[in-house]
Amino acid sequence: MNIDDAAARLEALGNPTRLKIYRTLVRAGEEGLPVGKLQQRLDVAASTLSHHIKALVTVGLITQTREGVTLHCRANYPLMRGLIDFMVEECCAEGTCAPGGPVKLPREAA
Amino acid sequence: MNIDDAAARLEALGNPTRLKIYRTLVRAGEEGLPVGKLQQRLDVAASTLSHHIKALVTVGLITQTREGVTLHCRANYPLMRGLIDFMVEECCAEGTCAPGGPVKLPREAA
DNA sequence: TCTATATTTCGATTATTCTAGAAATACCGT
DNA sequence: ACGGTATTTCTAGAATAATCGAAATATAGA
Repeated sequence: MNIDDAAARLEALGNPTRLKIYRTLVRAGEEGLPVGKLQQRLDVAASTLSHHIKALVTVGLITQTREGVTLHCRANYPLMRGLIDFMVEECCAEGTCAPGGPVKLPREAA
Repeated sequence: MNIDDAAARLEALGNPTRLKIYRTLVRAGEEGLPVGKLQQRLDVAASTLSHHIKALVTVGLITQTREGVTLHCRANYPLMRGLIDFMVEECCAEGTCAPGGPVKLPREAA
């Protein structure tokens, strides 16, 4: 993943509503959720939701498949993994930030 | 880390210039870089750079310490680690996205 | 105190993003 | 073809963000 793609994906996740959409889909598991269910859970106008979903689809973080009259949305785990790999490899000191890894603090904590 | 803090930090990293600033600081290692060096490397107006650095400092991703006339900037690794942990824990399926972990693709890759 | 260097703040401009109502489209069942 | 549900596109307003030059501030040294 190049730095501009990474930035675009981070930006997509960097909006509270979109991050909640993504997290809700992850929690829904493998089969995902239709747009309508997302709307119920997140309490946002349909047009606004559609707008944010489109942003996530555009950068590849979620995928959609039409199933009859509903549109199922699913988190794209491999892409998220690629993004996390980018952050670990490009934005961390030698293994210092890898989750589950050692917690050698280079400086004081946040 | 709560979801709004995570979103704010992802948004901060979701701008190409800011992501480059952060990555440049990571690559500079433990001692970081003064603002002026960052400006040389990133080729951006001083006022624009200052603006972006401030955004990163505000969300805690970088720290600054004045050393005489220069201002040293350093990546805050523990905070980045916290952000990555958030993404793995809240935005990934059961261990599927942990870097270095197994690559069980839940669906087709990106 | 004066000068030089480093960096930020101010101010203004332009561009982008967020929001949501209304209208349009897509699909299915009858 | 019609009617109903699901979702998107259109449109527009308000809010936020990005950019950068000019002026201001901070620090050190002579």
